[in-house]
Amino acid sequence: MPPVKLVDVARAAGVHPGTASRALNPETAGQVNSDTRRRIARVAKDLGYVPNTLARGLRTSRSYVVAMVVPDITNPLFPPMVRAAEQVLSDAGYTLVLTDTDNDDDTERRQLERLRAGGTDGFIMATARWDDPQLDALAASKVPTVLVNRNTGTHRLPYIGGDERTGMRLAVEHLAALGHTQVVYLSGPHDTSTGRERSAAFRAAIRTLNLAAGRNQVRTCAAYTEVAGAEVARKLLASRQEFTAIIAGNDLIAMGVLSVLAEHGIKCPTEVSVIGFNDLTMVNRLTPPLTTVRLPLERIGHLAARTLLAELESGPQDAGAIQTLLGVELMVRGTTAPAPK
Amino acid sequence: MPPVKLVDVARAAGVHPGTASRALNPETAGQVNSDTRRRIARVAKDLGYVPNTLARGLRTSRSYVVAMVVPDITNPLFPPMVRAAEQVLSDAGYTLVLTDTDNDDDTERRQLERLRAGGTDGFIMATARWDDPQLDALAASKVPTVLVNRNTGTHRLPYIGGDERTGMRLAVEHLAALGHTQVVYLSGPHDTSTGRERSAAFRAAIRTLNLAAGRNQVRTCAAYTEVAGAEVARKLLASRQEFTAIIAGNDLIAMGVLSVLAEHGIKCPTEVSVIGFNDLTMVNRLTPPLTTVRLPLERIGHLAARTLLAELESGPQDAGAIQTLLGVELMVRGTTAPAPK
DNA sequence: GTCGGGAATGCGAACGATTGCAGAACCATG
DNA sequence: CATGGTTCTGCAATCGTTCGCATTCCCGAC
Repeated sequence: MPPVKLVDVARAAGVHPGTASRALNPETAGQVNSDTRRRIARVAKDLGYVPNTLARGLRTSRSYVVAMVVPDITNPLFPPMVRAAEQVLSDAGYTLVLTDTDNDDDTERRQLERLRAGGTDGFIMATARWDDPQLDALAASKVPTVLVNRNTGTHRLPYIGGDERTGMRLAVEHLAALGHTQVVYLSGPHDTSTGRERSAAFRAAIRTLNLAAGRNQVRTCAAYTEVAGAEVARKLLASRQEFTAIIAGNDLIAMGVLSVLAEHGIKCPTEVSVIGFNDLTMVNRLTPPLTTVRLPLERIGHLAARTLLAELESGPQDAGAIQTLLGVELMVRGTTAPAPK
Repeated sequence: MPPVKLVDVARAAGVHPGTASRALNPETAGQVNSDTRRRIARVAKDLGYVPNTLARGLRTSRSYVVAMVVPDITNPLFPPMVRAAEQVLSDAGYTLVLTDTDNDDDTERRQLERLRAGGTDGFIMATARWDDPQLDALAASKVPTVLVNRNTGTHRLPYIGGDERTGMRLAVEHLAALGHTQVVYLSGPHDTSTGRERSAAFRAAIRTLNLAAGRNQVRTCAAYTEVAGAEVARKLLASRQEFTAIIAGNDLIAMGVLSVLAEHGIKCPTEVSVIGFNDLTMVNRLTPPLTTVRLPLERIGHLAARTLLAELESGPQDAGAIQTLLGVELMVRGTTAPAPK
């Protein structure tokens, strides 16, 4: 049984397809007599009519498809954002296609190409590098695009993220209040905005609070992963630099740190305090549970989708790209304690 | 600058659009003289022609879109499968759209409707209920569909999953070998295949191994969640039933169990052993790390995508739906120990 | 020289919806 | 009753490709 199309509805309702189209489209429903409109609506429902998106898209050159590009969906950071975005978009009649670039630039390029050719209406990008030609191209092509989680250096596209700066300040203040003066920051890579901004915020915070601010106060990890974190943690220990607390660029790095500390028989939190970033699911179940800065992932996903929708429906918003920073929260748990004497 | 279309290519190459279409389509390229074909290909490339997927889809009623439907992408069980499937599909030129049903039947129905109307070529469903009218409808509609993770009672569609039965046997044997005789199974809900099959496998296993097999040996949780697990665990403790080991329907239920045990001051694993199912990321980082049955999630995702592709390219495979069970592995970690005397 | 038979290409109708434009129907007013 | 103005609906073109069918062309065989 072939699917019922607009013509069928029109015939059944005794009107012209054009009229049926107008009646069923909220945008143009005003143009048709409310009686006929109701009749058409009834018939459409009875027949179980669902408009063919392809045909509509062909005519209107809109696909009602939004793509979300993430570096690795396996990273627990992303599912909540994806989920939230999907809900908003789907409520608005859009379909979300997900692509996982596997952290690979070439893959990303290919994917983007294909998606753009397919008439994707808009993009939510979670893969931004600080300096990202792909994104410049996207921005230039006028396809509505929203950045989440990571920003670009140029700030040329709307961005939704957590308030990194405040998060870092809260973390450092918490440690300072516990009496720590030697705090080391294990930063994420500097080709991401989070890497750069958290580092800058850290430096600002330790200066403000008059904590030790040596040259080695910030150390950079090669990636936002557990092994990269562990590696730098080992170097840190080997360097014999003095410290009583570590802030990690994200929770994965923090986990690397924790395992290296355990390896060396160093007690957390009594000897060394550790703070992470992101509040991944489950880090509250570690022993001890990780103190970390929680980012409002669902809200970011929601807002990103909303922002994109706004642009899709009514063209570029305001002047210039909007940078939205959502409030973060320090989750004080078991990995922070007063500084040892 | 409007995108270049087939007509433009055709004009530039001095041929009819139809010819250009044939030349560019590998399927039909044989029908056109190899000289002209090369010329057309050149022109197309020079002009940067990319076919309009919508128009093509409208005509051929193929969208090169595959939808993956999951109950909750936030559940760490799914990202690895999604990721694996996405890779395979994308390599084959397909696009993966992800929809999260939020465990809601109505949402799922609506989503499916929309996707089908949009001409989705195939489905990978991870939301199957044991008795699932949606899926019967899908099966009846002849849209290629593959089930993962959960099966339906009718086995009418291809299914890729872990070998539940063996996994359960391994778990029970492990406990038996440690001297446990009173093992309780906290099952997931019985409207899912995993719920039913793991329960059945559990019963079979304890009978085979001559363990205690009372009426209350299996208790059913309302959902595959931590709170549902905790709830039943509390009831179990209140019942004063004797047991020295618990197998949980999945890792989340196991975590609920663990926290209730801790609440009651019962030591795991010395007093009670616990085994989970799925081996979610991070459960190896709990204290103690969870002994659990690992499902080959990536392989499931891969194979599901491959199976679907095969059906998409060459119609229904073999006779009847293929049920594929992939090998599982018992990850022995810290939550199991010899039975207390 | 005609004819049969491929091979290669052109032609034009789909696919299913949207939409500018025109015409019909209707009402009220002068 | 004619006129002007709304309001509603019908008509047909259009979006960019694909594909069945018809046509043309060319070669070799009788």
